[in-house]
This record gives sequence, structure tokens and C-alpha cells, in this order.
Amino acid sequence: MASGLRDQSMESSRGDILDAAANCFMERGYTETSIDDVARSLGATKGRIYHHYRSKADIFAEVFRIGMDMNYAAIEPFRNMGGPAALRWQKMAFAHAVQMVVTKPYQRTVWVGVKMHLRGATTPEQRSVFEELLNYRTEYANVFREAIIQGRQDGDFHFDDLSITNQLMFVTLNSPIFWYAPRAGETRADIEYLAAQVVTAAYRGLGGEEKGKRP
Amino acid sequence: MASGLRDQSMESSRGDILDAAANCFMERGYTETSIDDVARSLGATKGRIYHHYRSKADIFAEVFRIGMDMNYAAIEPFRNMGGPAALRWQKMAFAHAVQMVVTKPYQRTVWVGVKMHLRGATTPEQRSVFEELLNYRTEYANVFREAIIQGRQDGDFHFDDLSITNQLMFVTLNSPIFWYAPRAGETRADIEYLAAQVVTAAYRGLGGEEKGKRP
DNA sequence: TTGACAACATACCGGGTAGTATGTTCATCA
DNA sequence: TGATGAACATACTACCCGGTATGTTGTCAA
Repeated sequence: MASGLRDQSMESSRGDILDAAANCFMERGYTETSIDDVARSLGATKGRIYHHYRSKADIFAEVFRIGMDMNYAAIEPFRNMGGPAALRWQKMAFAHAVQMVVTKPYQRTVWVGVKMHLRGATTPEQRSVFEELLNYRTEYANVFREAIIQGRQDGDFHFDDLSITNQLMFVTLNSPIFWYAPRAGETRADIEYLAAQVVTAAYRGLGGEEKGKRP
Repeated sequence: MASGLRDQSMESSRGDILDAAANCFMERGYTETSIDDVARSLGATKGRIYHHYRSKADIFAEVFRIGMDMNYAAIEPFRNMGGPAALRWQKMAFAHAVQMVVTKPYQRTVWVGVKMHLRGATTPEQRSVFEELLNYRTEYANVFREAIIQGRQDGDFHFDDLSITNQLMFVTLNSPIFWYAPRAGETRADIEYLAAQVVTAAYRGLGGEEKGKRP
């Protein structure tokens, strides 16, 4: 029987591997990242990684799933919030934007995953896992999509084409994963300021009303 | 001495290779694309490609450069336009957005190049070529950046942080390279409608005034 | 007609990498 | 205290892919 301490250290080791992998996937992409790269960034070797995970694709899927788990957790407090949809959207969008900054390596891995075609070498099993993850992500996106639909019905948002606007909104909210770079001595307030800028731009893009609070 | 006809067919063959390569880079990324993939999509073999180009990196650089050339050409009529900067920005942004749709494979390749770290195997020569291309792209971006600075000074745009807003603007204008998918029987008008939506969202994001033309 | 060369195709080589097989160490427990 | 297995490291293999070396075919000029 495994002791609590052993479980703890094993989970910690697995987590360290995922963190390192997420960083590598962010910096170099999937194929450009070798398992040896991940191992080296941990000060370890392949042996450690293949002791905990069966394949590179498995690690990738885990990073993807955890990234999405964190996103769901971040918007959970607001998902079923009462009041106008536009306000609910703002709360969720802000939480999402902060999340993009704070967990950037994981979110970049999610992005890489969305834009990737797992071809040839991958097993059918891995393929179905991957499809499930993409559905997981689509479901998440739909929470926002429904919020802006409702907001438009309420007369708070004004836009023409739904699907285009939806894409533009997400691209804006996700964009910190591409251009955000951590600064020395950065505070939580700095990050929240940044997230607020992103949400404001997206909100404006949706045709949201601004009550005379021009910067 | 080479005849005009031979030149013609050679240039055409080189162009076909670049088109095929751009498509592959778009669909699979740089490393995931093998030279054999490009050759296969041409119904040819490696021999043809290496007869015209010296390396995979060379082809990539060519696609990048041509993509940027087309962008410069698209905004050229408006670059030194008189009148308010905000209007100049709108003209350029629209031309840019149309360009993202019409030359998507090349633009995706540019994006891949911007987000890529050419490491290790590439020669110093290739490295300097690549740096030059990145400068080429930065210069292009600065044309837009200066337009929104001027527009803010004119009181036509209202935003807080310049560098963040600049990033958000570009992400929005570039985004069709990720989500646009050609439709059967699509007309030029369809594409221009799409581009107009994109420009409107970006314009709103900049805090641009809308003169009572809500959709 | 023939020699030369462009425009490819084919065959091959070497380096890098995912995955495996096999040690090695150390804590835990009977 | 000795056996057992988790948690790694080391050594090795098989394969893919960029690049090269070499063959083949058609065209054109003299």
C-alpha cells in the first residue's frame, strides 16, 4: 500500500514534469520539443518522464486538460450569476484574461493543441482523447458565446455577425498568451490592469455601451 | 542563354512550390512539414524542390518575404494619404484584413515565422536573413502603430496603454488567418463584408467614435 | 546528329528523436 | 536484515527527415 508521503512526492514529481513540459511546448511548440528537452529543463533524464507518463502525446494531453480545468475553475463563480448577461460576460472575461496571463504556458499549449493536426503516428486511442479535449474546449467557449447572445438580446451588445464577432472576442481575450511577458517586480495589480485593458477592448468590440468612462 | 519561355516556366515552377509550401506550413507548421509533404502535394518529389531551392529554411524565408511584400503592396495606396489619421488607419486596416483572407497561407507562414525560434541547426547566414525578415515585419507594424498614435493625438481614438492596445489591434486584424475558412461560391463582397466586421471591431477597440451607425 | 544542360526522379546517408530495455539506488516492511 | 518495488538513470534501437549524390529524359543550339 502506498503511503500518503509517497503519493505526495509522486504527484509533485508528475506536476513538475507537466510544468516543465508546458513551458517547453510554449517556447518551442510540440514537435520542436523533445522529451530530452523537458528532462533537461528538470535537471533529469528521459527515464524519469517515461516512468510517469507513457508517451509524449499523453503529457501533451494532460497539460491541455489541466489548462482547461483551470479555466473552468476561474469562471465558475460567475457562470450562473444572476443579473444582466453583459455583466456576467465582463466578470467571466476578466477572470479568463487573468487566467491567460497567470497560466500562460498551459494556455499556449492549449492553443498549440487546437491548431494542431495529430497525424500518422498517433494511435486511434490518442486521437479520441484529443477529440474529447477539443470538445471540452468548445464547451467552455460556448459559455461565453451564450453570454454575448443574451447580451445582444438585452440590448447591451451591438454587433452584426455572431460567429465572426465571437471569434474576434476570443482572439482578443486569448491574445495575452502571445504578447504578455512577465516583468520583474510585477504585482497582482499590474496583471489585473492588463486584464482590464483586454476586457475593455473586447467589450468595445462587442459594441458594449460605455457610460461616460473614457480613459 | 535562357529563353523567355524557359524563364517563364521556371518562375512558374518556383511559384507553385512556394504556394504548396505555404499551404503545408499553414496546415502543419514548419517542423511538422517535411519536404516530402510539399513535394507530394505537388505530385512531385524532393528532386524538383531541391533543384529550385537550397534548403527548407530558404523556402520558408521566401514564403515569408512574399507574404510581407503583398502586405506592403496592399496598404501602399493609403500609407501617405492626407486627411485624418483615423481615416488612414481605417483604409489600411481594411486592406490588411482583406489581405489576411486572400493570402491566408502566406500570412499564416509569416505568423509561424514570428512565433518561431530558429535554433541550432540553422546556419548563421540563415539566421541573419531571418532577422532581416522580422525587421521587415516590424517596420510594417510601425506604419499602423504610428497611425493610431496620431489618431489618439487628433482625439479620434481613446485608449489607455499604447503597447497593449497596439497588440490587441493587430491580433484582431490578423485573426482571420486563424478562423477564416473559404466558402463555396464566395464572392469578393463576402470577403469585404468579413473584413469590414474585423475593422469595425478593431476600430471600436481603439475607442474610435461611431457616428450613430450602429448595426 | 549530337553534345550540353535544365528539370526533374531515385537512391542513399547521417543526425536527431520517441520509445524500450536494462541497470542502480534507496526507502519501506515483513 | 533481507526482500521488494518505486523512482529514477543509462544504454540502445528503430524510424523519420533534411540534405546530397547520382541517374534519366526532353529540349535546343550548332
